[in-house]
Amino acid sequence: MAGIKDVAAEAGVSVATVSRVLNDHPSVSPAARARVVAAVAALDYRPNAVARSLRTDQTRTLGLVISDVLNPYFTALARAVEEEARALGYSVIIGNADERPELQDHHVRTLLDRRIDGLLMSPTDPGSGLMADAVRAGTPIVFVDRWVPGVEVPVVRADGRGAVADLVDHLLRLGHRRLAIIAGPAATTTGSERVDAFRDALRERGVALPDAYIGQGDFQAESGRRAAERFLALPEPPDAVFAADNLMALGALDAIRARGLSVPGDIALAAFDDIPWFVHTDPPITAIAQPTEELGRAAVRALAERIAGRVPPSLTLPARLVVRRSCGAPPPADQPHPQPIARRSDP
Amino acid sequence: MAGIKDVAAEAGVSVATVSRVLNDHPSVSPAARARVVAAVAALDYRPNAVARSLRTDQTRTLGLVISDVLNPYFTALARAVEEEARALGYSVIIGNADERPELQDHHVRTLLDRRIDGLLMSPTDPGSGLMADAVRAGTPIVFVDRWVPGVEVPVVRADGRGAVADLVDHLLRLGHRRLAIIAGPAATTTGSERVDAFRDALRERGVALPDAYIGQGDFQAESGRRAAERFLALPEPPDAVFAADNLMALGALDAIRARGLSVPGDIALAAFDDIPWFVHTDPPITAIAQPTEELGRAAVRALAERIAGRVPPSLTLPARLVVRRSCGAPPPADQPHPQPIARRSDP
DNA sequence: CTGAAAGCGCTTACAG
DNA sequence: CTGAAAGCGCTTACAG
Repeated sequence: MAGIKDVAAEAGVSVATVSRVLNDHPSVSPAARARVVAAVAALDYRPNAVARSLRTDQTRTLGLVISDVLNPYFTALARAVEEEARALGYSVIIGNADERPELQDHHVRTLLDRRIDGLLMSPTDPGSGLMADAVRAGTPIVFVDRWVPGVEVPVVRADGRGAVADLVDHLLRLGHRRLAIIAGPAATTTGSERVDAFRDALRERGVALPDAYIGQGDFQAESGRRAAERFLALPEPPDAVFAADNLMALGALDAIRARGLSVPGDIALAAFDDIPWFVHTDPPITAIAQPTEELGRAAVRALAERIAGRVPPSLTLPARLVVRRSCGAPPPADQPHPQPIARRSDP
Repeated sequence: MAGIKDVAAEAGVSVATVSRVLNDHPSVSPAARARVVAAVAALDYRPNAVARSLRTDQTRTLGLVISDVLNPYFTALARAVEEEARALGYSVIIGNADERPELQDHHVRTLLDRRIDGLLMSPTDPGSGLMADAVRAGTPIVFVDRWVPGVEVPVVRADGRGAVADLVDHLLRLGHRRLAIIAGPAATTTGSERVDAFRDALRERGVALPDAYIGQGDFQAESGRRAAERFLALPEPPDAVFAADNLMALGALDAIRARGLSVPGDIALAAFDDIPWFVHTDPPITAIAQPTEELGRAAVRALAERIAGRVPPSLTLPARLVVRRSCGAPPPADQPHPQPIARRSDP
């Protein structure tokens, strides 16, 4: 593979001059520039990004550590992140933590070793202190979606409190009274916040949330299934279940169906996170939709700010309730196709 | 951030010795090793992977270019790839081509510039010759799922011919006679192969496949919707539609529903690629399942072979038909939950 | 077993 | 405008 020396030789200039035209440095004569450009084309030369990074101390690379690539929410987030990053001239390396703290640590460490310019994290876990160390060492970091209390880093996330309250109203209006929730891991902010929001909304409306109606999940389908099975085995099972993410909703639906029960006839079901498939499940599932794409883009912009040495503020965008039929309501009359299906943001 | 020199100073040895213990070189005295280990811990030293890569000319990084991250099939593939790669000591950088040739080129160029050790591709497009150039230049490459004819590279993929024939039999047995297909882009191998397999299976069974029954899609939901709308507007619409991927099936389902028609009552629907949600759509969708995880792992192993200078053979694994209710058949009696839902492969 | 030194492929003051 | 040279943080023959 041709190196900068080959190009210099071919163009009859020094490597310094080649480097200057490569980096659009102004002080290069038109003649020299032309010869270099021709040599680059002739040799099909491509600068070695590794060498360049070592010299300039920047990799033009961002790290993104997400909790689960198989979750459509994170996949949509990752896509938006990559798009905005590309627009700003960055590549992004995704690390999939699979909701496993050790794997998360592995990825953070690897990313740091590779000297990424900045790190975007949706932490699975408060972690081993690795993140705190990185912050202290000056690595630009911003949290997206989930965050770690106590780690002083900007966070870009959705606020689901309003939407959760809307959901509770919706459920009560439809006559449900025994409302249960399948929570995410308490170690994650989204795990605890969603339960808190649900519990608070219930209390404000004079409804209790017994412990037996709080299922402990881990944001994976299998845990949703188990939690739902436990609910259904109760002497007095809930008449509505709210799953704190889409995968646990999938598992719950599976468990309910396996028991021969129907949604929403026997039990209502709703989920946090909206995904295209919810339009076509049986029945279509009422969900709380996050502004995922905006979150991803805003997080990248905030990280770019941090890299530039500025201190971007945290940002919270509202989530919203999308009513479908899984809680018993007829779909709103003005929505012939309840929700637009997966559409690209570009043509 | 501490460098190797700081460690050397702290341990009272040369950087060469530090490097040796870092790389587990045998000829280091136990005493020196101990001092270095202590210094590394004291300074919280982590070797700079960029510098190491420049020196050793290997990045221990694999590139993976997929066609669409929002497609659960590719997301599952990417996860398997990352897992196997990690087991072999590699990181993987994913590039999402979004089914756009220019984006695909952008990613392979970026990956090449970063001097990845090898490239795994599921090409969106035969491409601009970039891949052929890379092969000629000696970059280890292997194709997964899709490939480019004429580019001499090992390919790891699934063979759907048998499963497609099984599907056609299934459809005919249920009384469907006007079978249509929503194809992927003809520029992709999976786009053309699936139509060919379908057409051949029909011909062998004496059934014609009129041009009007071949919808042209692009593997995106929206194109599936449009193709289905066109089918339904035909004087004699098909009574069964086979979508060549899961996203187009989603779009088709949307279009059929919007028209007030029912599946399978009015029209049967099947898809290539099985995903967890198909169990819970209304109705559950009959699909052709690929051994996705095996494909991802096998592809990484093949790439590692190539990197090691060997020439791994291409590999083709069979896909299989998973019957559910979208074509009109009752679910097999021995399958209470038709398919296991999304389960992790690890505990 | 150990260290001094060269070198990976670039960029960038510095001098001219 | 241009080039010689230093240096980014490592690894690895080479000599001892």
